[in-house]
Amino acid sequence: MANAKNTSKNRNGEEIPRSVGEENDLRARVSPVVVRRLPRYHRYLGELLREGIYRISSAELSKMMEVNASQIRQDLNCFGGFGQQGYGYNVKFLYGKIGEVLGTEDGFRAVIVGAGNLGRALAASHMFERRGIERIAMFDVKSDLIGKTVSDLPVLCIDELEAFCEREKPEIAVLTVPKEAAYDVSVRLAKAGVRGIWNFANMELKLDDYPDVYILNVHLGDSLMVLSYGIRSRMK
Amino acid sequence: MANAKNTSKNRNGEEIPRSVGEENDLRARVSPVVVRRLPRYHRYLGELLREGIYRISSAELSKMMEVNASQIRQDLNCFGGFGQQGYGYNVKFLYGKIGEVLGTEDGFRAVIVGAGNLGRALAASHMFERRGIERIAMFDVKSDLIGKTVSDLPVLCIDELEAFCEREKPEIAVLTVPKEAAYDVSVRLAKAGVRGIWNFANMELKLDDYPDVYILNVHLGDSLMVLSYGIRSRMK
DNA sequence: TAGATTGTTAATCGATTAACAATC
DNA sequence: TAGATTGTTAATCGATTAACAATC
Repeated sequence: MANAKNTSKNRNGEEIPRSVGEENDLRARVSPVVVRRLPRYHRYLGELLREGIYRISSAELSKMMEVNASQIRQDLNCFGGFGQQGYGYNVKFLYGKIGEVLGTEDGFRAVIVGAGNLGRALAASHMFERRGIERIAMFDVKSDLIGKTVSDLPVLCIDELEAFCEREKPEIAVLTVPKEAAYDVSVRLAKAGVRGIWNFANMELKLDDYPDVYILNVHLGDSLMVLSYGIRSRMK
Repeated sequence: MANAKNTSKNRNGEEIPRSVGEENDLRARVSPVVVRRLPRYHRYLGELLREGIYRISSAELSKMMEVNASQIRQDLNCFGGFGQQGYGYNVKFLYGKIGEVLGTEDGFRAVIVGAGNLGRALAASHMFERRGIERIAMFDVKSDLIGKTVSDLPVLCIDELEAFCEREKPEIAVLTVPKEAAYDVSVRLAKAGVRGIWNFANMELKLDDYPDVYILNVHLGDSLMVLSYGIRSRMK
């Protein structure tokens, strides 16, 4: 079904062989704007699946998502031909493929560092498991939390962070500690071998010494400001 | 200081008069990508201010923020000439101006609907007051929460939503209710005159009947997927 | 004044959309 | 086969960056 040619065309239309593993190769730089759109496709496809819809065209999806059909076809094609001419896309297959691209099949495991309200809110959500990520523990400094179980997760003392990571090798750390602690904790996590940090502390985290650690800073405050601007711009 | 000419140039370089109020006019469509960058400028300027730095050039800011200096000048110039040739930008003035553009001076007031972990986490943060937004109440359905005070906010019964909004006229609603309730609650909020909804429910909220209500959907799950992709793409 | 740095135009780059041949 | 719809190229549009004249 997936139209996997082992050639591609260069500027002049001449067929050139694909370099080994280029198909599905993440190094073949997909533009970040496309990456940020993929989760949305994934969500909509999951929704369709739940509704028992197994086939969809870019035109139909375009209508649903209010996105240009050309863009959908371009985006999906970054990773290989997932559709079929004259038919459209197989929802189940496409859902699976996008999930693969996004890493839902990689069995990543996550720790949540900081068991405050936000950490607990994230721990309680089904966000992780729904995306193939396993939450394995929380960490905090507060002795009254340590030893408790929160949303099925043990809350461990932050002192155990290194030993735990050594043993369990989580790929993902969710950082919901106070701003002041964020940098130190992130360095400890990077040293302990974590591959990605999802940072909710209200600061721009950046680890120059650990270029292999992918950091995603979430700035909820920035989002609130965009909302505020949006209201203002509609008001007058 | 602010270079406020009352003309601008058209394509052919002829001077044309600015339409009344065009300067600082939000209708003069600023591109969304610029809007999304403004809060970051605001944060960095606030930081500089706290460090006692009162003057900065686009080149210095560029270095700090890892953003092209040309882009900074272009972005800031969307709203009027905030700098001064040969000098740079006055940090305090610029901070204030960007804040104004983003609505920090508008005295917006917010209610938080849903007093679960996420609602409480947001309520507890200083995010709102720091941006000139006043939190005034929380709402929930759970009778054991109603009547309590959470982070200085009264938790009211959702049944009182309409009466409360009628009386207090909050501009902003933060939606942290379960997915299933999100749509109904949002319609109630829109009917009750709220101007913007910050939606954390894991669904794409859209109110076709209330085009004046600005909706900002936050998809934390999408962000997690981008992290996962980022890890994957660095791993091999 | 001379030096610095903005505001702004022009050039480049990248992303979106349109169009259509390939093909199921 | 005829019809439908993708994959893909080309055209358009918008965003970023470079360059420099205006000006403080």
